Amino acid sequence: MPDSEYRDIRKLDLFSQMADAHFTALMRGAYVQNFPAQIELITEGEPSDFLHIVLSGSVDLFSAWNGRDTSMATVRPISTFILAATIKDAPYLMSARTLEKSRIALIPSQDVRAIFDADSNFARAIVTELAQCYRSVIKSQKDLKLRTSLERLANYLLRQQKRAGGRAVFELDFEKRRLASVLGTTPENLSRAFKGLQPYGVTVTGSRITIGNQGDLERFAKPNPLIDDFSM
Amino acid sequence: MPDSEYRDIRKLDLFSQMADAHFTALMRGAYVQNFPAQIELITEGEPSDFLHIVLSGSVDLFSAWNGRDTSMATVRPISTFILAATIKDAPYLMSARTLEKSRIALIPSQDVRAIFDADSNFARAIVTELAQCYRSVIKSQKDLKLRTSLERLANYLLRQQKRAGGRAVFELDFEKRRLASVLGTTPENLSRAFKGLQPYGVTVTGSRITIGNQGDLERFAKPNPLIDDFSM
DNA sequence: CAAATCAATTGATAAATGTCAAATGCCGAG
DNA sequence: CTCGGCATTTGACATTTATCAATTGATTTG
Repeated sequence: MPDSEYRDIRKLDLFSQMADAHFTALMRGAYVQNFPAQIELITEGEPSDFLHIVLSGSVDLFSAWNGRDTSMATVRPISTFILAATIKDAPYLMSARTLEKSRIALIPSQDVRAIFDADSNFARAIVTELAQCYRSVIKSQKDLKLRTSLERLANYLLRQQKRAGGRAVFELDFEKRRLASVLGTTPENLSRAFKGLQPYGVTVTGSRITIGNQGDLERFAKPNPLIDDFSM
Repeated sequence: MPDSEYRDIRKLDLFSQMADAHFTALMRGAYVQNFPAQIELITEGEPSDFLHIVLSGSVDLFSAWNGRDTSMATVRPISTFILAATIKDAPYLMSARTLEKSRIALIPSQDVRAIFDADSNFARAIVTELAQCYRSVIKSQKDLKLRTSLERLANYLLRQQKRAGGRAVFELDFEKRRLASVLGTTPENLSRAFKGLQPYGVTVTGSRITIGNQGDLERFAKPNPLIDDFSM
């Protein structure tokens, strides 16, 4: 593994406080691999052999049942995924596929569990990470249960605008059909939802969004930190 | 605190492995209180001052936005709730109210965080608990995004049947209007959904459910451990 | 560049879900 | 026991969302 990546991983909240020896031990069994776009990295139901870390690119976590499927979340560098399955030594609940060319580090789950038992700083970091993950899903569950698809889109746009720097014009960061799935709707309805936001000053050109009237959109969307602020 | 409750709490996975001194320290600051039904114990957005443990009765976790509200989960004895907020020292994401007369233990959050730093067995137990909570929410999210309300009800009935002992006749464990909210629908539609399951052999009399043809219902519901098995 | 491919949009329609109002049924207080 | 209150059910209707088919638009590839 290149030294720069080694250091990048070390800097993650999850690993930054652990003992050197333990981090080195973890990395010894780890390996890094490049994947092309649209590769299925893991499949739900399989045993969780590796903790994954996205070093570059991006990964879609999705799930299927009875012929349907849905995007659950997107993982961006640099962060881990399927930590809970690794810790519990339980099957993956979600599948994962690369959205673009991606570089992924793989750490054997049994190593993670072993070091977790030996290093209490690491254990503490895992707690913080899991608590964060848990709260994120709760927020997204509230978004789904309390809002219509139009409201979900409006709030998504406000969140994405913020992530992209806060300007009135910004880019969607993934395809509309995946956005539709993330928002729990269909591509057709997403398209109509964009139209439905025109009265609030939202203009769409391809993946470029313009928020013509911030106040109008916010009054409609009613963003709430207990749903939309993923940093807390 | 009565000795029997002290021991019941000690037996929880969360506390069973920690050092005696630490457990005693935690319990010193804790207190136990009886609440009548329908009391709001915590309100979303407030700072998380206490980790709560339901000793008897039951508690509804719910959330509101823009005049709507929804039931997120039910907490039954003996287990904790709002662990993630306590650990992160972040505001509650959900409100909680007693569903019936309930006995609740309250442990100051700062004590939990302090002991968490000092006792690595406790830290490990928290990891396991949080991983479990996380996976439960993911399952419930999959249920919501991948299934229609009829399918959610069918699978709910199968889960509840199992929890109640597996017989063909069993009782719903809470009011239908709350069940509707948990399932992400309205009381009116829940009522129609029960009718919609008649062709699969489901009969409803008040809160008594009869599953006339297990195979028919299961073929329709298509239960899946990665969504419906909350033990793994 | 042109053809092929795939995403996105649009229109028409169907299905699911929500809302409102009224009726029914259940349960506890007096 | 009877009444009143509340949960539940039902019916009619509105809204939202999904589905299907066709078209448009953008991008890739030979």
